Parts: sequence; C-alpha cells; structure tokens
Amino acid sequence: MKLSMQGAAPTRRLWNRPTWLLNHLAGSGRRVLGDQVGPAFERNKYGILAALADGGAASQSVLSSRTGQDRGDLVAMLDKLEAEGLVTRTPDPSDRRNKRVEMTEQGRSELKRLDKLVAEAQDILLAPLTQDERAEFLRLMKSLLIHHENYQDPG
Amino acid sequence: MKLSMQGAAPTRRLWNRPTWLLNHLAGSGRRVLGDQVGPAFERNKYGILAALADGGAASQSVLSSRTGQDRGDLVAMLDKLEAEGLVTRTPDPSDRRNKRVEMTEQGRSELKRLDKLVAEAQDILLAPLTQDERAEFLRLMKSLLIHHENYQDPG
DNA sequence: CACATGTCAGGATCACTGAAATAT
DNA sequence: CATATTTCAGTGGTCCTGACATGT
Repeated sequence: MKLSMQGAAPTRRLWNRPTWLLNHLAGSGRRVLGDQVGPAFERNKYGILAALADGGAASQSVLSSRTGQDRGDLVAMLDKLEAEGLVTRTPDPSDRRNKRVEMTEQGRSELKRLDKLVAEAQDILLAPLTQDERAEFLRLMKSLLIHHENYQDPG
Repeated sequence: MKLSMQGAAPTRRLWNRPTWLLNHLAGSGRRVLGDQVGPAFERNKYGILAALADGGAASQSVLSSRTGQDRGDLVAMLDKLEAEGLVTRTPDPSDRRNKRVEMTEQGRSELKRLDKLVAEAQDILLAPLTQDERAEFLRLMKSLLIHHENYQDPG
C-alpha cells in the first residue's frame, strides 16, 4: 500500500532556526533558477553579465566584489565567457596590474535573454507571497546582508 | 592612497534578486553558525540530534527527511556520531531493511550544549531585526518552503 | 619595500546521481 | 517480480586558503 507522496517533515527545532530555513530556501531558489535558466554555468554567466551591465566595465577584482563570487573562481568563468565572445579582457593601460573586463554586443543580447528567464524564476519563487510580502521579504534580507556582510545598498 | 575598507558593492540587478540575496544570506548564516558552534561536523551533529530529540528514534530515511540532509551523506555522519557514542544504530526487528537510530544519554547532553550555542548564533544573525520583524521573516520563509518543498509545518 | 591584482593549486563542504546489497 | 532502505562511488559546485608572478 502506497500513500501519496508526503512532504518532508522537519522537526520543531530545525523549523524555527533561521539558518536552517535559509539554507533550504536557498536550495529551493537554486532549483527554481536551475529549472528556468539552466545549469550553474548559465546562472554564473547571468551574474557576471548583470554586474557588467549595471556597473560598467570593471577589473576582475571589482567584478568579484560585485557578484560576490570568489576572485579565483572568476578566472575560469571569464575564460569561458571570453571564449564565447560575451566579454573581452584587456589589460588596463593606466594600471597594468588590472584587466578591464568589458561586455560585448553579444554579451548584451545574451543578458537580455537570461534576464527574462531569471525574472520568471524569481516570480515563481515568490509566487506564494503577496506584493507587499515580497517587498518586505527583500527588505529584511537586505538589511541583514548590509549588517553582516557590510554590503552597500545600490539603491 | 588607500581608502578605508569598503563593503562589497552588489549591483542593482543582483541586489533585487531574491535568489541572490538568499544565497549570500545563507552564507552569512553558515559563517555566524560556524563562529559560534564550530566546523561543519558540529553543525550537522546538532541537526541530527535535534531531529532525534524532537521526533524520536527513526530510520535513517525518516531522519533524512527530517533534517533535509541527503540520505547517502547521512551514512558517514551517523558513523561518526555512533563512534562518539551519541547515537546507536540497531536493525529494526519489524522491518529489517530499516535501522533504528536512537539517541543516547550522551547524545542528549551534547544536544543541550549545542542548543545553547545555536540559539546564540540565531540571535546574532537576526540582531538587526526587531522581534516583530524576526517573526515575520520566519513566517515568510516557512510559507515559501511549504509551497516549494511540500514541507509540513510541525507547529 | 609594501601592496594589489590576477592566476593557480588544493582542501573542505555540499548537493546530487547511479548503482549495488539486503530485505519486504 | 517490484519496491524500499542502507550503503558506496563519483561528479560538480561553492567557499576558502596559501602561494606565486607581475606590476604599482
């Protein structure tokens, strides 16, 4: 005898731990985003392109702080994006330690494509909440991040 | 010329993506929990002991669904916990496919110790929020998890 | 000299897949 | 036979550390 699929049943203690909720909710987000946008590479691609579009061309170090990705891990990512013709990497003439990462036209149109998919994913993720609740949820998360990670609100 | 340490500066797009906020906030939580409780092993230990204390002895499969941990990854964890004398694993006589995982007295006192540390960590994490905001934050996360993961609210 | 940047190598953790062994 | 549980092996991603070469 097989009952209908039961949802997982977290216990009282875990269910009231914000860290536990955050961990698993981040997993939900990753899964929704994966279904909508594609594998991890596509998601990282979006992050980098979005950071370039919003903040303009930048050094890899700055890009790392914009996306929150590790500086080291960025290297391989940019290698691929460069190979796909979505970004260019040129040494900064004014400070030749830096490499100036810039978006190409192809990168811009790829971002446009991904932006749609990501927006849909966010909508799916927040579906159960009202508009007011969504805004409040974002506000609370931002204030926590600003406090703990010294993030600065870009407005 | 060196400016004072700047916080990371996420870009507008990323800063308004709930999935991005969730990912990084989960990281903050993990870091706070790590500072307070200890390395990953201690945190997983807490999760398993808490699940046993709240829901009673259980098979590994049930335990996996209570903690949200992967069934496979549970094996090695339980090996260690068993070696430390915090839990026992005995074959279930009524269905010998199952192994009944039970907490020992040592496990109970270890949980008591960890529970304090975890509670402190949660307080640090939510420090910037008022009590009302904390409750609202938890409520919103739970409703999202119930919707996306079919979780059941233990009350 | 110190410092910053990009690069590389490696470890630890985590989420997930697939398959075997055992039992129902 | 089909199904369920435990177990194991392996992949890929993330996060973090330490090191090195290059340039300021």
